[in-house]
Amino acid sequence: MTVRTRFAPSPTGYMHIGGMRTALFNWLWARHNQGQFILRIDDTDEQRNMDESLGPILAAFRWLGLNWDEGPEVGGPHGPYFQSQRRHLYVAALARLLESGHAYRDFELSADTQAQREAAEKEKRVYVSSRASLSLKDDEVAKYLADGRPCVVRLLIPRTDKVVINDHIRGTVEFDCSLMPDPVIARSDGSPLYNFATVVDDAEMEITHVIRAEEHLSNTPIQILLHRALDNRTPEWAHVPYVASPGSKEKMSKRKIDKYRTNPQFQKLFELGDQVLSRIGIDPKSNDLSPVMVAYYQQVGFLPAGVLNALVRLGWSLDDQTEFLSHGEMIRKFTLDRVIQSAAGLDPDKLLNFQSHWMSELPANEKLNGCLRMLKQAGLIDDEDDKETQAKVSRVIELAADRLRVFGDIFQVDEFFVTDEELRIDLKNFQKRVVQPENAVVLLQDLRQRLSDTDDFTAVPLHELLQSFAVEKQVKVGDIFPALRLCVTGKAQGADLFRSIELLGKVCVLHRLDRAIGQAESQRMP
RNA sequence: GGCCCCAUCGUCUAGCUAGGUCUAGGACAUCGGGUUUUCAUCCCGGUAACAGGGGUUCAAAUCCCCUUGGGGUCACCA
Repeated sequence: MTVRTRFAPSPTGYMHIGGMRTALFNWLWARHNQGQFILRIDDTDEQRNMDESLGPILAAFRWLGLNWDEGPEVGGPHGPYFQSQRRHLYVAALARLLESGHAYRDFELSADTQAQREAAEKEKRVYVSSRASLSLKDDEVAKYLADGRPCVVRLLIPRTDKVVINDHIRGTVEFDCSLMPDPVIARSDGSPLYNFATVVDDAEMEITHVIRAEEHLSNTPIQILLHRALDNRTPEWAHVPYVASPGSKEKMSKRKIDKYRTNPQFQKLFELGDQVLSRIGIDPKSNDLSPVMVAYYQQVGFLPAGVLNALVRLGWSLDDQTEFLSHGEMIRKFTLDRVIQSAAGLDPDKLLNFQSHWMSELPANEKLNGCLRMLKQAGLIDDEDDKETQAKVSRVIELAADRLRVFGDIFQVDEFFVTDEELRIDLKNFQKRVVQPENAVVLLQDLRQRLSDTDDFTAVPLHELLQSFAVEKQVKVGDIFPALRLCVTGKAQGADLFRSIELLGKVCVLHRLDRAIGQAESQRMP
């Protein structure tokens, strides 16, 4: 039997990073077994704007390269793939359940049900349904129905049973039916509830493995009972732990972003994100985009390979040493029995480390494209198709080397893209290395002249020139190099100084030196 | 509160199914040293964990029980 897995998101307008990992496990299991991965949209409560709410979810799947064999936009033999359009299936299944006596119409007022529940709680007893409606005679039911009395449909729980779940990840888990109230499976308007619709769809779509977050574990006995009542072949189960926020065991949540901002383990990620997002015109404090969402990583310029690698290693491992896995390796090696049982916190440090690795593996042209897009968004280049621009960006990327972990890191070397006037100087270090030292300005003036006289403005000769200049002036290179760097790049540290100077070009370097010297002089004035 | 799940370095994890080879391995982070004009990279090295208590056993991180702690879930939400 071919393996069929599914991911059934509710269209909420964003893709949760934890949900993405659950989806990844589903996808991986299907691909590993040459099976199918299905996307089904759980929109049982009516949706406002489907494009807006579903778009980001599909975009996240596309970005990470998780293709679906059946679902929205691609269709398939078990469509439609929107639960809101599958009403007829639920209606039919509901009729069967009513017919077979596995479910019953409950006319009890919800206020009464509620009161019983509260009373039970007060007396510390387990609440189970009163089942008062079960003693109604057929003609009474018919009359109530004719009168239009509202009722819900409940599944009749076999109270003497136990449900045993054989979970791929949890092992054997038992639930005692005598403790379970009869769950509502259809509202008074006839619409299905989650547990019911899911069961009908999983069966109709021939899902073989239900791989989902562990918070659904307590729904599972109800779903198993429903499958039995419907005479379905019950799928296999695998409840994966949820993704916790860094350094905690709490489920990561969109509503807790402000709390995460103060979390030291999250710090580095937020710093990187804030810096990049503000650069491309997104307000990082608005929380419309946050590390809880997949889109955040895309915007900041993370690589799909890095995000995927981080997600797959969260709660799953191949052995005692494999860390890096490509798409293909993941598919080949992934198995459910190696998924861990406990919740795992997302580790921003490790995520960044995976980024570095996959960025270093990335072909030059893809690096270029990623950076071009970033620079374009920030307005630092005009035309990303321009050959000259591309050549320049390529050289900057080469120069930045492994400093580039995500595409957004290209802004760390913005000195190559801003105008001389826009160049922002690290004032604290400028004070320390240029303004305060007695002879710095004089030296720089002298150096400026030498540079001006040089025709060969390439790295090696420039290095030699600077070296001999230091010897001649009897100063340490440690005094002159940083000062020069500050003047022409605005930064205290960065890529190779001489190659940077070469790339900036003579005109720019001289101009920036002039400006900096002037600035230093004016600051030295008493 | 009921039910259910979980528990190894700061973090992600290996080891647990079939107890000994575990003075508990790897990775990230961190600290120290080396390379480098700076930063980053790279190389070398260090610190660092079986939640606690009882059993079972010649032997327990591994099996059993209890405690503690953490988490999930208890809707006419998904």
